[in-house]
Amino acid sequence: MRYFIDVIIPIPLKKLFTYSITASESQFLSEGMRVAVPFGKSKIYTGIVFKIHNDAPTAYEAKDIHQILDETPIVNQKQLQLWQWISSYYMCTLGDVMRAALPSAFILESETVITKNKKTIDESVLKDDEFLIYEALHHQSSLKIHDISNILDKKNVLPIIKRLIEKEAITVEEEVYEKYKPKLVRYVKLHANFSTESALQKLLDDLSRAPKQRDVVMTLFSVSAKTKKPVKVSDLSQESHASAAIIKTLIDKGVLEEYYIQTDRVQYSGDDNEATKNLNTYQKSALSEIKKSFENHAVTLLHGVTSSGKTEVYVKLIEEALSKGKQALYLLPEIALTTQLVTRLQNYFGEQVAVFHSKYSSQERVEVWNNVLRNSAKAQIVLGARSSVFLPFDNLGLIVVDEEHEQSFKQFDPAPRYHARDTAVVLGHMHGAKVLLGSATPSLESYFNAKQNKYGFVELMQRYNDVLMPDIELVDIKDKLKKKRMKGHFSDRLLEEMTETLKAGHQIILFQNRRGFSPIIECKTCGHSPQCPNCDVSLTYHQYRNQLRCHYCGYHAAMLQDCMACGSQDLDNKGFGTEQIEEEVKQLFPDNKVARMDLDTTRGKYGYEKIITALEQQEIDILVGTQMLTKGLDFRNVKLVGIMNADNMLNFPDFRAHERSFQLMLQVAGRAGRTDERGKVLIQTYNPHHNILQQVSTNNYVEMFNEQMNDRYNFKYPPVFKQIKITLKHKDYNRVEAASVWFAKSLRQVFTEHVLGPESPPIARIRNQFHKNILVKIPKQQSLAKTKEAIIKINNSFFSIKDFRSVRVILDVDNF
DNA sequence: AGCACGCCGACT
DNA sequence: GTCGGCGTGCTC
Repeated sequence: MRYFIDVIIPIPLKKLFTYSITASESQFLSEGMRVAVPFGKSKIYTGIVFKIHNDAPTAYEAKDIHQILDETPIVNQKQLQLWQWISSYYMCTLGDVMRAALPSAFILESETVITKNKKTIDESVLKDDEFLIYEALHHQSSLKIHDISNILDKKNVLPIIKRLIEKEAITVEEEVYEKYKPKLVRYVKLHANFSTESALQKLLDDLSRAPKQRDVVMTLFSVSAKTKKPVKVSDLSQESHASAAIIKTLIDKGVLEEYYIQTDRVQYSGDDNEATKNLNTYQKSALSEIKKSFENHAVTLLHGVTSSGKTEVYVKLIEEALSKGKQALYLLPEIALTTQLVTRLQNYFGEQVAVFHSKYSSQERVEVWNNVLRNSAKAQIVLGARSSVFLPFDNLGLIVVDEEHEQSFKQFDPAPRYHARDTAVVLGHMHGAKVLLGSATPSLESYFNAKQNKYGFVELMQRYNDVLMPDIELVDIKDKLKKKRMKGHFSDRLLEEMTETLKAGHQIILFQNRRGFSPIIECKTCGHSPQCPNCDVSLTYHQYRNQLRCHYCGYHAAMLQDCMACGSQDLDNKGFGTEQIEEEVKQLFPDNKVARMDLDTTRGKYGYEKIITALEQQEIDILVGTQMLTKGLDFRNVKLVGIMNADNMLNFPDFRAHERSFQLMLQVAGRAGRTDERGKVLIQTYNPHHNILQQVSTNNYVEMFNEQMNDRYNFKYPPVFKQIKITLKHKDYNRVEAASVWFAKSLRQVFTEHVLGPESPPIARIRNQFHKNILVKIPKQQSLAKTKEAIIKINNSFFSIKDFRSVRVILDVDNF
């Protein structure tokens, strides 16, 4: 009997690859272990064993594996199941999922190492650059491909290496390196020779003429007596003020003995755990409602206003899951994953909290992975961003998805283009775990699911300590402009409130959403911006054709000379960003400290933290920022929030622009007045009668929901319809054009009117690649699986056309 | 995705 | 005449 394994390779290829293994290897291997396998002519890749079987492939001879990399699986069965779900739902390969799921330190790749041949050769047969390399190998025993391209200052060095091999000057080998290196910490203890009282006495006598060394030994005693733990070299050195040299001397003398202990890079070093807080009446009833809801809904949506203390409710649920011996996953958007929150959870749960972050190094991630895999006490609760759904949980009892509406849960760029919230729901199902989605401004999808009774639903509408919701006032800047009451981008109302707030010693946040790529035409007189007749989105101005276009349906019209609404010729397409606001504030309030928080100012590792701390310490009076401000910050002293211009988000060309604006504005508003005093929010707009703004000012989620859902029905957008976006990319415009027309035509034969496009996105060319988008809308009753099958079939025929082969096709399921 | 093989333009 | 461009095809 022969044995084979099917292996997932981390490259975007549909197929699994079959390798031959020996009988004893088959005994040792199990699914989820890593193997190093030869792939292609020379490469060695890391693969995950997907299946072990005895069916010899017929069309080819399976290669042998290179090496087994694990003793036990690093990926469990539930994960493999989840990977399969992701790959089929999001239409990507298992290799794509593997790449995203595993910390990169787990994925080893071979590197070609070049060494000189032992026998000397006739150097005169070598050409210049060949000689250069041969020469370099005299000084260095081995070279990597990378080194060689550095030496020669060329990128394509493979032909030269090939010639050198032919001339028998060098040999090449593929080497695989383990990327993960356990962190070893150096400890010292007294050598066993001095364990007896007399030997020790003698030692101390001997050392009397070396006071520094004697001191070190004495310190070692006192430290180890105090902590009753092994003593780190670094601690000893610090405590005794002795240099590394002195300790080394003692080690060399055989007085001390050094040893190493493997340590985690990420460690919690807090004090004893705090008891979790008692909930107030509202939180208590929300908690019991959630528990009741979990009885018949595995997924429940918690709609809790900002500052209602949702986190405390989560904490209770987590506590309960842990007490049942289960793991808990707390998912939240990257930017909301603040030190504040981590500390808060660690105060309750201490070491049991593990954090999983994209900012973590690959090594740190491996450690969290291993802790979860071993179900270690250190990782009973994982607090993490979207990629933490990939951790090797075996025993999940609860998943919390906080800020459930956040767009950043969806991965857009490399495949798998998954949504962590939706993936979490599937993951929860696999574990029989309960899933709680929480938000102050739920996404329409989740709220819709709750209304359809697909999810359970619980509300928490009272703010903590009964603080009132902030008072939201709309300021009509069109009117202010007319009456000449604007100073730059500031209305007199905003300036008034700012002056007053500063006088009272409170802080101010100014919000300016700088998002948006193509400028939108906005009439300076009436604030009107042209809308697409087919979709509820604003038209975007495209300078290169002097056209107004709709990103979604392809509608376009010539650029207007004057405003459609009021006839004014004063059309403006200039946006304004945070820097400009910052400048203006500095001029208007020269005596106050102004800071800016956006992508540019939070670049460094602690850039974000620095600004937050400064604000907390009240070193900043006025903070200007982008949507970064909205996330989970809890500033006691911020009393005024100013939204500089609500219109640019409302006019964002996206079917969700209104929903997002609502969410964003309420989230920012939530930053105001989180303690006893009522906060104030001023929203500047050209269009104060806009329904969304009215709904924001009255905090009326339900009305917003109903109205937006109406649009979604009418225009066939999610959550009423599902959608798949197909993007085609190529450097040759005419080729994508032709390819996309062909693709859309084929799609239309199956899906008729539910195909939109092809359409050039607002940014038609990115990195020299022209893009074309096609949107397939899928009615609820249409089978998603069949739809995907049809798309895959069309995609396959597409690639059999040789003109289209070089066109990249990206499938994005639920591209929102 | 990489990487090799193979066939046409701009340099020694 | 070669170097190197990228089209095409394959990877167990």
